[in-house]
Amino acid sequence: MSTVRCRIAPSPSGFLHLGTAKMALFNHLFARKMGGTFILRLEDTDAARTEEEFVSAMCEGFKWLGIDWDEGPAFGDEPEKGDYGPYRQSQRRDLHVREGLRLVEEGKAYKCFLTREEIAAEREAARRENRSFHSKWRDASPDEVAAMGDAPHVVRFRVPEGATVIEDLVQGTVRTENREIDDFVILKPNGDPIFHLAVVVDDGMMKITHVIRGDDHLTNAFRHVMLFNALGYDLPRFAHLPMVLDEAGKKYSKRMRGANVLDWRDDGYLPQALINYVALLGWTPEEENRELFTPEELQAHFTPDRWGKSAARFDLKKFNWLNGQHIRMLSVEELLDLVTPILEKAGFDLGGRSRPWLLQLAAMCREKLHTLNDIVAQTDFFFQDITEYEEKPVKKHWRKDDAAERMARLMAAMESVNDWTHDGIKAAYAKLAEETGEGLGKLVHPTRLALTGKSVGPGLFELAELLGKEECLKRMRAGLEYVKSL
RNA sequence: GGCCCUAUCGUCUAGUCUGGCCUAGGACACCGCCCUUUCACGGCGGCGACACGGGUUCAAAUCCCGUUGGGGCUACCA
Repeated sequence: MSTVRCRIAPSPSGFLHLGTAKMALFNHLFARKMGGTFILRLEDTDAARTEEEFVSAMCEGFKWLGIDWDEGPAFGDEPEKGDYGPYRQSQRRDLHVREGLRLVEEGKAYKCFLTREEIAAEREAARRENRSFHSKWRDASPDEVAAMGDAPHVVRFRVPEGATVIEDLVQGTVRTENREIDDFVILKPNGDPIFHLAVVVDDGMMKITHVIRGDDHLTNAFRHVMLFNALGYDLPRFAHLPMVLDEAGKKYSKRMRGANVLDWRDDGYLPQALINYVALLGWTPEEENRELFTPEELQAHFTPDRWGKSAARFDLKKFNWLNGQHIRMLSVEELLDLVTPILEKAGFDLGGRSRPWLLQLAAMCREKLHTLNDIVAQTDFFFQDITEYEEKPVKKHWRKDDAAERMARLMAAMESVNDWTHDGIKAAYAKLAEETGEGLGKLVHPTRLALTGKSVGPGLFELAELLGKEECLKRMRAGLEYVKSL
């Protein structure tokens, strides 16, 4: 058996779409699992929509996700590689045209001189009579064709008699009567190839063995199979995967946030989490009840069967959870490196902070993050003064008759701490709790409010240690003043 | 309109091919309890689905037919 060759063939019209990323991932995983070759081909035939800027944006998307390819064009800052080039469809036009014309010579396609008006009329008639479109040029004699000379025309594929059957790896056996399919155009009046011809010529000449793509191409596959046969290429296996839907169950619109995979990077998600989540949207692991996979594990466990056939919605809640799981698998060092630019972007001055201090900061947040960006709300009080206190905890902890008194006691306890560490501070608080007979919570909450302005955040004692004794006392003093003013 | 694909908890899904082990399993979300200085994490429990209607069968989520919902294709787009 020949070794597996599969491909992703995106149209570089702006950025790497989430749906394209899913198809790329499944192709990539499949190729890796089967020890095959994964090919990247740019379908940039629509020259008007293709700009180099778009190409490199798309390349960035692939790289962020960690999807690498064995053969492909010069792409972003990647050089061209592979022996089946060129890998840009626009550079293969001569090949497409040559093969299209070959079909005409072999009688498998024909020149059609129908005018726009004639086409419209025939189309309407066909629809009315519930039959497929028919061009009178299909049966024209060589003399009739010759008589037309160079008059404007398209080249249509002569759809053969019979039926076409696809043994789809995902959808199973799919069949259609060929009479359902019109003689479709393969070469435009200006000589340009049409998509269907171009993909088949490219897939055929690149010796693609497995065409794994979105199920929006399922019915196109009938045309493709006929073209493969007419051109005499080896027929690849097909796998038409369901597409990714948004949370409303609609097609994931280009304009929606998240359509661009790099949106997720900007929103604080990890590429390995996105890969993991998207893989789960259409694939179930053999190992039941397992969902968490690193990219390496995914490759090891990926099974070419067990592909779902119905469309799946992108559920942000679940993705948030999964992203949190992946964040927890990061080392503190890795997390800090990822989070540093985010903190800087938030305007926090990290200049004076030591590496150990920052590592502690990252460590205390790791278990609490769903996205990397959550770090900002978790740690902002370290980098800026408290300008206001959350209303709810103020009401709960400070609008009490004994609040001021308690705050004063807490300050005194703090002041007495010599060993300003998590343990040292905690010990002082525990001691105070014991003396006054109050629960530790009664002491912790008002303190947290003074130090952070909020009711939620990292553990109080570790946070206090990082903040420093002096700063803590300063904030306690300010808190006490505030309590008195109530 | 025609053709093709699809349909299990709110969401992602296991189970469907090879009918009985399914009074339908897991995950996210939600609710409750526990752990706990808060949140989060973790543990325990709860809520919650075989789209509908006909068959076939001793027996159907599983097989067949129909209906309905969703998606796609039907271009001188890709």
